[in-house]
Amino acid sequence: MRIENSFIPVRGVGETTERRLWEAGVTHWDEFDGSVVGDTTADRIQSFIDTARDRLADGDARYFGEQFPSGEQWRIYENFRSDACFFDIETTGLSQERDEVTTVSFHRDGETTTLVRGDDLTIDALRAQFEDAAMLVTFNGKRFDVPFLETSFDLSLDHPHLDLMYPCKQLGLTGGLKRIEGEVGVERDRPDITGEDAVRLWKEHQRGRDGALETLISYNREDAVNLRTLTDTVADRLHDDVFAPVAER
DNA sequence: GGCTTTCACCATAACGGTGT
DNA sequence: ACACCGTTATGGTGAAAGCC
Repeated sequence: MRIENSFIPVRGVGETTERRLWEAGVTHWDEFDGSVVGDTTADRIQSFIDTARDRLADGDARYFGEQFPSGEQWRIYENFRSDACFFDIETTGLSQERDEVTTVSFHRDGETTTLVRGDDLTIDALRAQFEDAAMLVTFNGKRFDVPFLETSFDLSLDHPHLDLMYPCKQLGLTGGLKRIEGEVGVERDRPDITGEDAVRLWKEHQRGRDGALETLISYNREDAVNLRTLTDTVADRLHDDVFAPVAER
């Protein structure tokens, strides 16, 4: 499912009308000819398509982030996947006020980077990572990772943000990232390590234990990398649920 | 044009669920 | 235990579409 299959951002078009369009064979902007809906809605659809074509040609992810309701942000993914920034943070605890960010891992177009507190985890390094990202992808990042980073650093993240927790719930996948990975068959090197262990590993590293930091980093990287695999799975499944049954014969 | 049905959308409230 | 976004449920409102 790509952005060009979508009509849901148009005022007056909801789930039902979009489905009617798809069923009539209008599964792509190119197929729209003003039929199926009434005059008013047809005009609105046409003007949306005109603008959206330009925005898409410009690679304007932010525009589409605003156009799609939060529950439909996953539809943006296919178009912007190569500039999607998957990321995950580790901290010394759950409190944004008392605790600190220890590591941040980014996965972007197949490349993974980890920033470490006391070394290269700086506001400039963070800005550089987020600067040209089309969209953010996290798990529960709307309530944890993003606000935590914004509180800890002088940073404001207003990218389109796909928080996988909600689409996962929609698909009946719950119980946290690790559990969901297990359910959909994503492999992990160290399935025994949890977020709590990340806290412990950082403390051990500070006390000078050999290898603690390496373990923490590899755990953090795996979180970020696995987000990409999970996103592909989730996007496929939602496509199969929402679009495929209607649009394909 | 007048009428009816369908649909989108808004407001509100209660609840579920996950991060380290 | 905490914070809190998004979903769900509910009810109401008004616009659009299609029929005659």
